[in-house]
Amino acid sequence: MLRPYDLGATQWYVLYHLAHDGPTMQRDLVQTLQVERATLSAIVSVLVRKGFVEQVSDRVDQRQKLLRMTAAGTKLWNELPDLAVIHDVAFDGIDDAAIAATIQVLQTATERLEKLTDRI
Amino acid sequence: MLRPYDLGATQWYVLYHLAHDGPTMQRDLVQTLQVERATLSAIVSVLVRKGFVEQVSDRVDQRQKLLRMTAAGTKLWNELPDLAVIHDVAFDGIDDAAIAATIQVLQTATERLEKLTDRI
DNA sequence: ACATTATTGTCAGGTGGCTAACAAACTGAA
DNA sequence: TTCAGTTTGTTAGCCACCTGACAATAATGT
Repeated sequence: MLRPYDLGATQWYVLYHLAHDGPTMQRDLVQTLQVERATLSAIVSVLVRKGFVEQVSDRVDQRQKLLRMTAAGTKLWNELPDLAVIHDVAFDGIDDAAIAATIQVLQTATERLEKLTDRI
Repeated sequence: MLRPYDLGATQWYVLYHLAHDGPTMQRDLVQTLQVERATLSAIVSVLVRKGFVEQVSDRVDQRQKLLRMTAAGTKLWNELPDLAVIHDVAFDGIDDAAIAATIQVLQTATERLEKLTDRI
């Protein structure tokens, strides 16, 4: 669905957050997207190159950069299709209890594995 | 766990299959690993470069290549730690019914999404 | 027999992850 | 005040995934 717009999934996700939450510090997006600093750096640089996002250095703390959608970015965002259909196709009509169980199992497993890798 | 051996996850997985099922046609591994031809080609070339795997052209069908572990590959394989602990850490003690539900939900969702992308 | 089609592997180029190492900027304690 | 430590972003280099295009080789149909 994003291919006609030459957008990758994570690029879309950055735009999504900027569209919904407004301008955001790059370092906060690292937490939100659960991605490494370096990874986000690369993704943002692509969006900047394409002209959809601006990086503005903070006045007080010159290390931090504020990410803001450009006019072109907003225009693109409004043209994009609604990706919610993906979620619908995947999960519509599936038993709620089964979905709850799935979330629980995956969350538990993830937490355990994170603890394991912390120890290593 | 694999880092000390300079092995990526998929590289390990290829060795795993060669160790358990013996020499295998590259094109069959594509099915097993559920990965694109081009992706496997790259991974195999890394293993060949490292000297753990050999690629032998088939006598009858010269397009096909048989993958076989080298002596160095077998030696490495025997030194590798058992990765089953990962599965254990993640899922031990979790309710069997919950795990069954999880598998069911994810399988259904995956099938539906595959059908969707087939149509697109 | 020959042309078309299908299969297999590779190459090129892109996305998106990671770690390690670095520079610049800020913070805080001696 | 200065200097060590922390935070933030970038760069470089790797792995693993993808698509699209290509070459070589089989297989098939006329």
